[in-house]
Amino acid sequence: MLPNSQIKFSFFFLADHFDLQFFLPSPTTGTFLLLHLNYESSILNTVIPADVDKGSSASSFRFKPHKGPGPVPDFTILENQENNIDCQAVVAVESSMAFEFPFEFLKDTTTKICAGDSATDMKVDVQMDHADVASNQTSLQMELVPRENVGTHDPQEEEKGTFPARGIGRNLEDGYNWRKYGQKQAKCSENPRSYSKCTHPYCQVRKKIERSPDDQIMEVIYKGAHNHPKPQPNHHEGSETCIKVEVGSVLKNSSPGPKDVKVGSDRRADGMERTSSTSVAETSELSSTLVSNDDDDDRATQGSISIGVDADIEESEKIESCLVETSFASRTVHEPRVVVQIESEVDMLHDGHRQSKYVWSYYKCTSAGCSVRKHVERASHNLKYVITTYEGKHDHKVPAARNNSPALALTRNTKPETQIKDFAPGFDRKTAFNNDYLRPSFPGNFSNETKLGAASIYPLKFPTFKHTIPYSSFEFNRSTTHHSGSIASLSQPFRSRQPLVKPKIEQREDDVYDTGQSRTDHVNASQSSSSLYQHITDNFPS
DNA sequence: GATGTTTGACCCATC
DNA sequence: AGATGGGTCAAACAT
Ligand SMILES: [Zn+2]
Repeated sequence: MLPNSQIKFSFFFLADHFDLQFFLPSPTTGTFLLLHLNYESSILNTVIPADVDKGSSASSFRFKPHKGPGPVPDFTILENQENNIDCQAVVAVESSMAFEFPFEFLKDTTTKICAGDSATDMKVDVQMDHADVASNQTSLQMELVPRENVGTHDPQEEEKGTFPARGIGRNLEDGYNWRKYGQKQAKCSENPRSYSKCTHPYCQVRKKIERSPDDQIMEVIYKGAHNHPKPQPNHHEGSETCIKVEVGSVLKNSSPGPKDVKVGSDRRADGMERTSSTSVAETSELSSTLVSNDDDDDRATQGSISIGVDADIEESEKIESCLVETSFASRTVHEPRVVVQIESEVDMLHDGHRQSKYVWSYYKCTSAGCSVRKHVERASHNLKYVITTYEGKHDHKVPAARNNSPALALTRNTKPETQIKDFAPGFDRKTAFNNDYLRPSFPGNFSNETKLGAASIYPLKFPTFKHTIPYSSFEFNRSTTHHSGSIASLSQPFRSRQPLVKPKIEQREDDVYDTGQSRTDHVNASQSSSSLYQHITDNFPS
């Protein structure tokens, strides 16, 4: 990433029952940002491949308040004072957020952030520990601690809604104003697509919404980037009531039925309606891609949301993470499937050579009895894309450590083992680390071992790449030959099916054939896809 | 009148 | 070259 380049993204959280996890890249080895949010059983993950790897001096992390009346705090992470990864944290709460920004990311810094003045009454604790800049090891710990009266959440209210058994929801608010300019009945899908433009003058952003016949939003695709801030609400309810959502959606539907939990920019007085929304960050160059997965009888459609990088970035340095959301209303399926498409050119650029793109990998959730599988492969239609396909829905909950933690602390330090032990006693990280991913047959710099703990609720084990980063609790010493660690606290063990040292899961013939595809792509795809998978599968009927 | 939606026509890329 | 499908335009319509 070039100096002054930016990655902007946003996330939200609700006023109660959430935890937030925020992963920052190592100043020198970090290439990813990870945001993880958990609203009860809903998960929002946002993973940004930042590729901020410039390997040099200490970095600083700056949080800054959002301009304008809207409760939209955002924070900026400065890398070497130049590479500016602007993370816009959008808060989906019914009250203002007063983040005490900015602050410097300093060694052993502990910063507390208090959010909410009334309605939400929520306290946000942010602890940041910069263990050792010199050794490229950083730790950021953010805790969002709900205050006593956990807020405005009313279960009954939630019941009132029309929660979609499938799909994203009926409302899609992202804070921008849109004008519909067309509608089409796509051939490959039963669902009509509507086309909308941003109504802001000179803004070329468009979005395509695919809805099911029963009006459920099945897919949203954004194209372009807004060249303006979000319009301010015309009215204010209470203290700066505003909800905004960007990049990702959270869906909650632990019990399928007529409920509608939405996340987004609904500003109803009752403050209980949540709209699900996805939108691109405010970067100058974003694109979204629609890919089709209509192989055979599968009618799954895929949309994608790009998390782009600022235009300042050289073309060759651009990273696009295309998240593909798929709903399954029209799919005659046995298993739900989530397809995530990632486009990343970075690895190709940094490696000096292109990796084979005709390989794939299979993974399987290691939870006993869980049949969820994951498949990573290059998109046949465009080798730039890596498509991760999840099949099935986890029949188990997220790790107990995660659920039991009201304010899950996120750490990235030099003691991954300790954390693993603390948060996920059952996770055999050692096994994971010593698996075949590290086998020398990998053509690239596959000395890393990354588990998707951070990004995925159901983390998978991944081979990593030199330029992809350990983005969770890892060893971050870039000079070492490998990085290891995991965010076991977030994870359920998810391992490659084949290379297990101690396979406890019966293996199939179609297991794992990782023959050396870009590690970066794998990781990227896995991180983003995992989160999206979680979003979507949360909505699946049990 | 302003703004947004609907809907058939049109353009263009792909096969 | 023609068929097909996705995306967009723009007139008509609605609010
Ligand atoms: Zn716009």
